[in-house]
Amino acid sequence: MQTDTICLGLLSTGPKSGYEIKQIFEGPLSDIYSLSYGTIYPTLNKLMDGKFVTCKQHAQDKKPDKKVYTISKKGLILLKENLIIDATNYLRSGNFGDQVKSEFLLLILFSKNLSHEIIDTILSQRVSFIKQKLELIKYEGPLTPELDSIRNEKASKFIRGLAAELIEAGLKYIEKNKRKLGK
Amino acid sequence: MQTDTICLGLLSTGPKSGYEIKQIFEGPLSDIYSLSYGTIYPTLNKLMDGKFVTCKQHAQDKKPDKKVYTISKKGLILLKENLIIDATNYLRSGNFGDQVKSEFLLLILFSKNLSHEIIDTILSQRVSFIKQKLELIKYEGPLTPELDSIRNEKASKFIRGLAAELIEAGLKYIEKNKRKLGK
DNA sequence: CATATATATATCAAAATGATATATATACAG
DNA sequence: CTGTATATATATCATTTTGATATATATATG
Repeated sequence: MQTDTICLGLLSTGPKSGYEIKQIFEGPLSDIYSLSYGTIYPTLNKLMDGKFVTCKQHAQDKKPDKKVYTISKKGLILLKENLIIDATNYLRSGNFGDQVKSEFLLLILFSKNLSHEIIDTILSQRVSFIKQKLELIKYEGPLTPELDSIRNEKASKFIRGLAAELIEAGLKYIEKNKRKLGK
Repeated sequence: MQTDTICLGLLSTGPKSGYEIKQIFEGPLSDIYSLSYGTIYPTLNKLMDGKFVTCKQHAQDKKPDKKVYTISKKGLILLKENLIIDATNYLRSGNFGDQVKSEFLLLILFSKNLSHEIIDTILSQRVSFIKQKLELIKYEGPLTPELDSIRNEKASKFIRGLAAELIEAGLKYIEKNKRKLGK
């Protein structure tokens, strides 16, 4: 999916700054996608050039202006067009595999070349990290308005529920099978 | 983790060609990592320059020579050094999150902008894709020797088991909750 | 007999990352 | 009270990676 479409998709749930978009990828979306500043800012500028978004600069005393982007009518049309194209290609491709890059699993895969102490440490830190992550996902308390607009979407709830199930399944598996990795 | 380390790690389970390394990312490792030809071939050449691998060219009548790379003693030393550095950085970073890019979940996230027919198709195709994937993972029959050397590693079995659990959990969740995505 | 897929390496424009720069406010430990 | 770390906020850019394409042939399939 093009970066344009992704940014428009996120803006379709409410106006956001580039920084806030990045925050969404670090927070609620961290399990399913990510984009770096180097991609987000140029994309927002490109969307401005094409008038797919409008921008309000909020002057902030002695801090850089906060540029809040709002999706335009033209942008909403482009978003829907792009999503239909993407969905059609996706369905045609027959490839529903996600692109995953797991540093953790690579280290485990090559663990023959690592000491048992290091492997044990990696596994136990992984377990505590996952537990933290689960708590974060299940957190229902107050958030910033921008993050909240994403969190309360029906689709967003579906995805968060899925992520929680997957993380829980992974946790159980590691706790049950970690002994198998030792000598 | 550097591409060098990943290629060396894979070669540490037995000699392989660039094409075979790619096959591993398309097959047994498709759930946890991927590298493109544009990365694999230059990396193997770089490893050759540094004498971290040796190469035997198998002349094949009217096909391009098959270049089979074998990890050298120097390469094995580098691999272990790099893995310890990676593991240490990984443990220090405290970030055990995997980098995931899911076209499927993005489409679901933005599904408000798609028709119910398309969403239904995406969901049902996803389910059949996942079922296929599960069968493939659980397949224990004969393979090419190169893929087999990866499959029979203790760590590899651990990872395959984990992948199977995750895929199964995802399948159950979608089948149970797909109605929630409708209007 | 045409077409698609598999084997096999290589290259490259376009895209993305990861790091760094800039500037300031706030919190927190020593 | 002062240094250090973290958070807010945008921007840029060298390096890396992708995804596509080129090349060449064998085999399977309709």
